[in-house]
Amino acid sequence: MRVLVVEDERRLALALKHGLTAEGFTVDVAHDGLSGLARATDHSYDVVVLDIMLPGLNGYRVCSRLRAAGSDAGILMLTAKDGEWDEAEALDTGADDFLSKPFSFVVLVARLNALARRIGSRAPRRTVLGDLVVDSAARTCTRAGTAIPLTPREFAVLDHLARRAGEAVSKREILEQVWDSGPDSDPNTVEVHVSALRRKIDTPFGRAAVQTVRGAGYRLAADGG
Amino acid sequence: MRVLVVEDERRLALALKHGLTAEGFTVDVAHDGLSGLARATDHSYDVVVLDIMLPGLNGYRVCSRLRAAGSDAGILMLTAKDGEWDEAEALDTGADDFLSKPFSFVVLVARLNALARRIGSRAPRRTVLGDLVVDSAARTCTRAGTAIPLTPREFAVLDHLARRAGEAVSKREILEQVWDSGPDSDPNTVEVHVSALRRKIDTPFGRAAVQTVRGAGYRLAADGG
DNA sequence: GGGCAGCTGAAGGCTTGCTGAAGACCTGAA
DNA sequence: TTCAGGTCTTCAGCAAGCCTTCAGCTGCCC
Repeated sequence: MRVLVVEDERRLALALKHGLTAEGFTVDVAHDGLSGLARATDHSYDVVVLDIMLPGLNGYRVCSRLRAAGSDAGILMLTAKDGEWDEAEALDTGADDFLSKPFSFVVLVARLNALARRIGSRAPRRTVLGDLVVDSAARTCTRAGTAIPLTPREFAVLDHLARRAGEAVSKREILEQVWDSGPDSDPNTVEVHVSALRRKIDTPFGRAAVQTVRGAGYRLAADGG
Repeated sequence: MRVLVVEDERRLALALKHGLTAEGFTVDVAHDGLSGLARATDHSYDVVVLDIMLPGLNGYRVCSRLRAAGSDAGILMLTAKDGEWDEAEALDTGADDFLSKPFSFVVLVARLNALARRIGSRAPRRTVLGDLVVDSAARTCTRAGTAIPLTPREFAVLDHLARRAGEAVSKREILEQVWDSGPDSDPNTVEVHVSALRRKIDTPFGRAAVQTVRGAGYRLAADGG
């Protein structure tokens, strides 16, 4: 498992490198935001451990730029203060987890392993369901070889359903994942987009890949409908 | 998602109950270690939020006894001090995550959701009972390969019985788990739905998977009937 | 036979989901 | 800046079908 540690405090960075290496991780180190970002985009890491207080480019920015660049590495932020602001903001910029300094090494390793497990189980970039193909990386969708143009929201909904093909996914979860919104948002928004999606990927082909699971949400048929 | 909060500080416990309920969780509360342990073993929760400083039986003990009892619920510990010892010990006794007091509500919700995701992915997804298959994730039910459409309530009842296949489950418990209701609700509601369930998964196949245990509730035959 | 526990058909009320339309919003070009 | 094109959200009406309640019934046990 490949880990990048971005931490300006040399002593701590070195200690982490040694400790994590001893735990079986493959560890690289960067000492400021810019070089950290460069390394993270050039190489592919499973997890990036990211200090927030960094010279040059702070942790939040590195994090959001990484996400903007399409990185799907797990990001664990190290927050110096333990105020609420830090943590909420870290999650907002796309971090997967965070840890307040000072932290114990045992805990860091536990979190890294948990994170790696989560990341590892992330769905592949291309999902094939019968003659329906959803390519998350290319952001394209084809049915029986025919390319189907989708709006950003439509694709995001389809993509999310495709990652969990065969499973029922609640509107609430779709709202959270696609809209990044709280539980008070209107589920009708999802319904409208699902409706539009069906009109494009199902109706013209006489199929029914997007199934309604009454009371539970929607399910994308594993065989494409 | 069902959450049990074990916290002796009444004011905090109440605030958590209200807040988490508003976030869409189903929340129960216990105020000391013993009753918390009892509730957690009697009912099945997705996540247990566990204070360490508890009267009667402290959080570590509740945690390790829960694990000893075979509980697979996610356990999030609330540590009062933010020393390393607490956290390492929490992880040792089988906790999945912890949070130092004082914590922000936003962060708690984020952690709970993260935990739920992790737990959800390790929970058994399908229950196979002879030729009867109940798939919780897909929310589908098949008998001898034939898909059987069920209404939300019917599925929820079946799912609950399936999770405890072979055991007698009381109507009261079904009411609590499926209907999320108090003990004053009408058990006849359960009877009506069980009746409908039998008509779909048993009668057409000449089977009797859903058995009546007079005076005690219902039992789903471990071999599918 | 009496009493109790459980079963089930029917029906009204109500929730849930779908969809067309309208206006807000965003983005890029002139 | 304004405009045009497209996208997103909100709203309201509608249809489907689910849930609960009730009442009468069966069958078990004493």
